[in-house]
Amino acid sequence: MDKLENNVLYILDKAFRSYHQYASNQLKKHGFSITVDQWLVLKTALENPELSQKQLSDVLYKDNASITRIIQHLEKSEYLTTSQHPSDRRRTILKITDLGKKITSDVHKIALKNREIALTDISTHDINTLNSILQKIINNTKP
Amino acid sequence: MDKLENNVLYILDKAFRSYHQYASNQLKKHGFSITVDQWLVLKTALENPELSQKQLSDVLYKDNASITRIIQHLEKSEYLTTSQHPSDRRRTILKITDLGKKITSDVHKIALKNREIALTDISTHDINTLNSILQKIINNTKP
DNA sequence: TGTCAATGATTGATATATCAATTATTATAT
DNA sequence: ATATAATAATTGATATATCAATCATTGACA
Repeated sequence: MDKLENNVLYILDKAFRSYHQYASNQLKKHGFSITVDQWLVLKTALENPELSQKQLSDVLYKDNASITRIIQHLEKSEYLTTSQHPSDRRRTILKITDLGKKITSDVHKIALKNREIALTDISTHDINTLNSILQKIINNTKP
Repeated sequence: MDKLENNVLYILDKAFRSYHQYASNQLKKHGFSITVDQWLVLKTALENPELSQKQLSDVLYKDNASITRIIQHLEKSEYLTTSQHPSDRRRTILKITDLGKKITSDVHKIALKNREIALTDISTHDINTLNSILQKIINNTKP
């Protein structure tokens, strides 16, 4: 029976966990009280102000319920405010506060450094290859 | 400010989530009541019977606390039994039951199919490349 | 040999993931 | 115009992730 360690998807699992743990530790080490996932949602909402929570969950491959709770945390931390969509009252409009914009930008600097560390000794060509292979895996497995 | 979607580590995050969700759905669709993470721990323990829970957490990039609770679930499901290590009573010895071996093997068949789907249209050469790049990321970010 | 540090495992608190069920609202079809 | 279906978001239950604190045991060493 195939060993686990020969399965590239198991290596993908470990690479994700290793990077995620590293990024999380760096945030803590620099004194930020926001999680990696909260930051991802915040930054995505900032870059795409028109997205509904449902659409956020789709692009981030997160559950609706997770998005709801992450947004509740972000609101409690005063990184965003929520209001009702004028033409579709089922939807929520997210407005990132100045504080939210500031932490998004501050954390972005850490994220850049994290990426640099994580990609040490990996060529631009290999990064492009990695990118396109990962994209294929996403397409092959998405609902 | 760099867009998120241009960051390969964000693509890695999404690829992991997409595959994990796919694998999880396949397990459920086939009627298994074990989670992907429980199966990973069970299979790793079966392939490496000498590992302590601490070592399991290291090789799987999981938290000690997560391993403890996953093992509690596996024991409750009667997929393994625990006993004290004879020469170091701090350690726990995990013994996979016949039922545990059976489900490990049964789920392995699904895992093979999942891998085939996930890696559709990705060449062996690219898989090797992916493997070595991911390994570099792991080495670059591990504690 | 007795003290103290290091290690393996567990537990509590909080955040996230997943699924199912629910609520509120909007869209569709006669 | 009304009944029904579809959609956006929330909530509850359970599993996992993370950190800190704790307990029991072993190791190191003066």
